[in-house]
Amino acid sequence: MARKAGSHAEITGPAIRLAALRLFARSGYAAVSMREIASEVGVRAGALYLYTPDKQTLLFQLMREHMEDLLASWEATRSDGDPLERLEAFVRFHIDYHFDRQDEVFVSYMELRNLTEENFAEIQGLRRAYEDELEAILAAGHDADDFRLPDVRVTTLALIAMLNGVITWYRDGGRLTRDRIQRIYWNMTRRMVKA
Amino acid sequence: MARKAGSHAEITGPAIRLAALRLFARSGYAAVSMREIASEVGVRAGALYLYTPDKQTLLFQLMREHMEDLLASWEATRSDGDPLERLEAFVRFHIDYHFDRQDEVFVSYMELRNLTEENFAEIQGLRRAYEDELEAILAAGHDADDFRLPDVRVTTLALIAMLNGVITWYRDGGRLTRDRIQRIYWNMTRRMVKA
DNA sequence: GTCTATAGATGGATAGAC
DNA sequence: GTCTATCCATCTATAGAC
Repeated sequence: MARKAGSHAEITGPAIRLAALRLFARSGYAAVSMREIASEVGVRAGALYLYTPDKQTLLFQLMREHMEDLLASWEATRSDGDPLERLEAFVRFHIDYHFDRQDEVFVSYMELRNLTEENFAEIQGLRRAYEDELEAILAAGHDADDFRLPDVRVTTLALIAMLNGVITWYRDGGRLTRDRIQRIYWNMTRRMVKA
Repeated sequence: MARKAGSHAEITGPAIRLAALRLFARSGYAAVSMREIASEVGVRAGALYLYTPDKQTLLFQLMREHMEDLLASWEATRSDGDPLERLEAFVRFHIDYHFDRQDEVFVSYMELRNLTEENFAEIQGLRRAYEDELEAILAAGHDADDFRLPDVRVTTLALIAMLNGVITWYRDGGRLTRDRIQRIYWNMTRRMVKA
């Protein structure tokens, strides 16, 4: 991995973010050293500080980019329709997106407690905004009597938790295809909410 | 918190485990130092090593005791009956137990990656045994046509994830009583599985 | 843009006094 | 059983050479 001295800003920056993401996902933020990240990239630890002011900011920016991407992707995907259709779109989107960003999702959930108070507040706000997208769908279906929900907020949190669980066991090339998994989760979700 | 020198084995041992549990739950295993744990207990770091050979073993024993307690408690609770009754008992037990052991549950889930390979295998085995209890209920209901499940294994994992989610938001004295939360989750579970 | 070198802090764990 | 003292490894971050 060693690299000769010289200018590589265009590749080193992204390489650092990718290496940090993978290592944080595997071992956890607190257990990963700047030296480890640098070694994975093929530079020395000091060089990392050309791209991030400190380790905390590196973590925070990874999490913020993930949450902003997630929100923007959903906003580009969602469409009008009846609540059941909108809910199906959300379930399929959520699973699909999470399959492709397992490290991002894992880090953004597990490392919340390693953020400074200020950074935590910002990430939590983005997380809440995403939950609110699901909650709005459930509330619309509840009001229209398409859904029968014991409690809209609790159902929101229960669904998010259930869907997030996929990434703890899904592996490419496993017993079930992605499409099959999406169908299974949509089946369970529909039965859970339908009037 | 300072304490005079002398014999306090009966209280220091449990105090160390409690302090470690709380600190690991709040900040994560890797981010907590032995000095912090000792300070919380009111002793110096060196004294901890009278009670644990090292930090890793301290974590491992906390997790193993939790998983063994969880399994033993469920085995003492479960009873015969039709699958729907057994499933309701499981859902209520799981939520109740997790309300009372939030730190234990949190640590046992979040710190898996900080276990040595050998310790991880043991904890994972206990975790799997607990999941199998739920899976057996679902399989029985599926075979008896009481339940209609798209996939027994996936439903098991989805239910566990959904139920575990409770501890990420539940706080004593919040909007909902424990009993109300149990009813809500049982309502969602029943609708999700019933034929 | 990256390196070498290092400051300065903190970590896990042990030795020996009391 | 606990403390003081300490070893030695490792950490984040910076300074200055190339």
